[in-house]
Amino acid sequence: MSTVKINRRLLNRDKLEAEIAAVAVRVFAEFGYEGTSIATVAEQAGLSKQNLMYYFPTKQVLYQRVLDEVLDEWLARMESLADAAQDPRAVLRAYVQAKLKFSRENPWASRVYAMEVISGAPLYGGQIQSRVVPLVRKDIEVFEQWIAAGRIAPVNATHLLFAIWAMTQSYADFSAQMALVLNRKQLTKKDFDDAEKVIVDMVLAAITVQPQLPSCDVP
Amino acid sequence: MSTVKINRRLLNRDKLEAEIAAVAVRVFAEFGYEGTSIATVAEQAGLSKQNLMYYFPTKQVLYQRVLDEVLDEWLARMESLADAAQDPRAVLRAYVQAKLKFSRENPWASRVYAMEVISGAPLYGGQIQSRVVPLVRKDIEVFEQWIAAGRIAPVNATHLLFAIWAMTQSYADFSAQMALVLNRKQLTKKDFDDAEKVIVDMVLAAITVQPQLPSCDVP
DNA sequence: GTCTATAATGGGATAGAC
DNA sequence: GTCTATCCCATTATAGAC
Repeated sequence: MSTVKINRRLLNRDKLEAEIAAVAVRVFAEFGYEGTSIATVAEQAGLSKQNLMYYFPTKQVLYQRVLDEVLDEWLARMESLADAAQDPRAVLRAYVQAKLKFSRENPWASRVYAMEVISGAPLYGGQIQSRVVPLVRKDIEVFEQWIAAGRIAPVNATHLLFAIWAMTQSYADFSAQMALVLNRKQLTKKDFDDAEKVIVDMVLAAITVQPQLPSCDVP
Repeated sequence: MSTVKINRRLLNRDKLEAEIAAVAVRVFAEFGYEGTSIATVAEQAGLSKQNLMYYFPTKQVLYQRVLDEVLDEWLARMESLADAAQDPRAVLRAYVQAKLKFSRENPWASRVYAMEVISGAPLYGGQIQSRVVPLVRKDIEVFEQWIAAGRIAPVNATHLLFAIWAMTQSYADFSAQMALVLNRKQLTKKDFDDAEKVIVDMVLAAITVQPQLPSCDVP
């Protein structure tokens, strides 16, 4: 019974920590690491500052936890490109869709990660090195296998991947500017659908074997 | 002679302010607005904190000045798309090149601007609304004139522009992550050339009239 | 685990001499 | 315009009662 009690407490603690982290990711995204005060996070989460610090002893610990969860969720969705056996066009379409979905559903996660990278990844470079880079390299290898097999055009796989990331992630990171251009308060589902079409078309055109004007003019 | 003195002083003052701003843009890019202390900027610029505050009475004034200069320089390079009369392909190639050049030469400017937008542009939304959005709208109109004239394929002009921005700007903003993937300390000129090729190919493919496999197989 | 109180630091900003 | 000195506040973090 004491074990039950302990388990319950642990469960509650995990749940509470997850809730705090879920609040914190929004605050970090809006104000940056230094601009975020733990008092603000605590208030938004409905507890006292000192109570929050019982769960997360320092601000850095909270921030690292937030980044860890961001990366976990991001990596969970990015496994789709792992299989070289599938149809390249279908895989890439799904990949773009998954990344856009992530931008739409987790804009704060994307923004916190973006700010960390823009700052030079001072606190998270190690994790990027050990968790992100290997996955990227694997994706690049898949591209290169496709190229070697003549299934897609010989593009620069690394930069194509960079391009896909940039295009999809920008719908989370730069949505404030996009909304101003589109004259809305925030982006709509239709905006994401429009984006998907443009991005998928560009990516598929990039891997299509004859991208240059073919000499079709048979006399 | 007193006028000469005054003019000299004004010149020196302008020059000194510009130097301070040039230092500040790097610090803001690295640490964000809140993470930047004016003492750090002053130290890097080689003067005392109090002396810096003689030229920039508050931190916000310094930040706004930095953003103003960033935007000035950015807008100065983005006029290239303004002329609908020119060849679309040449214009877009030049546009991508100009944006990549900016990312390579002014990475800190790009990063400061990016962080401001990611945070929701709390301090600069007004300027973006009044200075950036009109220019963007004009560029989109140029696209749409081209489409109406049948000179390029009927793409979604707004999202194509978003895509170009995202792809080119990411080489400044996310260079830390890219460098990790590419296993270098920092991006090289060749990396930017490779990027240019991939991006230009994608953009040109997107505006090419028959992006889908043409039925060339004349029997 | 949650509370009150408080230490300790850092940093923005001001005053005034020179 | 530049310097020394200082104020003031926000914020992180800790100590200890309950």
